[in-house]
Amino acid sequence: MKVSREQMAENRRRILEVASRLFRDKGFDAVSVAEVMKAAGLTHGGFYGHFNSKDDLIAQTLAHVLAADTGGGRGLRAYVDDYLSPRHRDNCAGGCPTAGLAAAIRHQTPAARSAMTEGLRSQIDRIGKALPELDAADRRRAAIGSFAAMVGAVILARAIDDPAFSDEVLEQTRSWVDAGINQVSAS
Amino acid sequence: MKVSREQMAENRRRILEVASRLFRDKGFDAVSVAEVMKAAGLTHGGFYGHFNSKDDLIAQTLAHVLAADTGGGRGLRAYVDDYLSPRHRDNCAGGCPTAGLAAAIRHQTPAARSAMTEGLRSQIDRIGKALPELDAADRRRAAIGSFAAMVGAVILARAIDDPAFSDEVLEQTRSWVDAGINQVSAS
DNA sequence: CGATAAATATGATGATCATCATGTAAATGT
DNA sequence: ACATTTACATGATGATCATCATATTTATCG
Repeated sequence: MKVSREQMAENRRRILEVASRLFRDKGFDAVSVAEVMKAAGLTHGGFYGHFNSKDDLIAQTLAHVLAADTGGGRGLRAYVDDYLSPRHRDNCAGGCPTAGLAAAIRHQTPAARSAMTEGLRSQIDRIGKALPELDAADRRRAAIGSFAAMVGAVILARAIDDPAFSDEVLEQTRSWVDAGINQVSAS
Repeated sequence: MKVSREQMAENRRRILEVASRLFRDKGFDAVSVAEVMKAAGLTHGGFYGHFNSKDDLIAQTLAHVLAADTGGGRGLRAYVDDYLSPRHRDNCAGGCPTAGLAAAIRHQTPAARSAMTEGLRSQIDRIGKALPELDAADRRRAAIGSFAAMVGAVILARAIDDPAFSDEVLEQTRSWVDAGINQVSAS
């Protein structure tokens, strides 16, 4: 059954939205095309009307989710605190796509890798812009170093099965990132 | 054809060795049981004589590879430099299993998660011991923060398809980690 | 309002893979 | 030496899944 032009556009949007959550939650391999379509309220048949392949879906999903602005604008401190919170650790599906998917990008197509690279570029730029008190070189270093630590900490915290240890990784990293940003800005 | 007791033990060792390289290189899902056995010079049939399941292989491989001592003993500075080198970034198969596999652990069995948790505990302890000039609290913070940054940076560098940007992530993180360790120790 | 095109549904198809069944030959213990 | 055990090989089996073929229904255009 054909649907209206706008209905189709909304279906496509919903597929990307649902896919981004499923991929972040379960990983690219563990999510089937049929599962994505079902979660979007459709059946698997219409999939290839929207995308050329599952790889195409992955690449477009990444471009879609990485285009969504992150940070919210409450300042760098709040962003870091949220990022390194147990809440974010426990919220893979709705959390940072870099923390959830960056490690899997290595096995994906060039289009997916390219989307991720551009997403990382803008994310690091955004963090840098939130450090206006530093000179350009320190700002770049702090942005990259902090983001690497944040992504690494969330990945480690999600891997650890001992809640106390997992919390500790988040909290110590938060403290470490704070100290690093303040110390550089004080020098 | 039956083989000697020691031959069998060596076969098992070789399976674990080969599996650890394949898993680090291609991820758990992308490596089949038959592929592991073939790489070990055997056929798929004997697999279930050694392991109960692929999940069992994954858990035992993790325990095996994480038990191997890391660092080499040339000091923390050299360890960090090697870890954040393009050489390590480009050597997934032989590189740090945490950088290669930690993000995938979330989707594995409890046994695998437990092995990874213990591996992370000892790795962080080892880094802490390499910072004897700090007091206990700073040592813990520096060990966790630095390791998170190192793991995150390698994961990001491996995801990025632009060599210059990828190199930059490694280099800036190296500088950031260095500064963090020195600054804390100077305070 | 009718003809056409198109979006989605239903239903294959072929590949990959984990796991199991069975055969075979060599090691081990007596 | 022989009997027996057993490690590994060869060869199914059943499930999952990406992708394709075809049918159906409805929007869209003239």
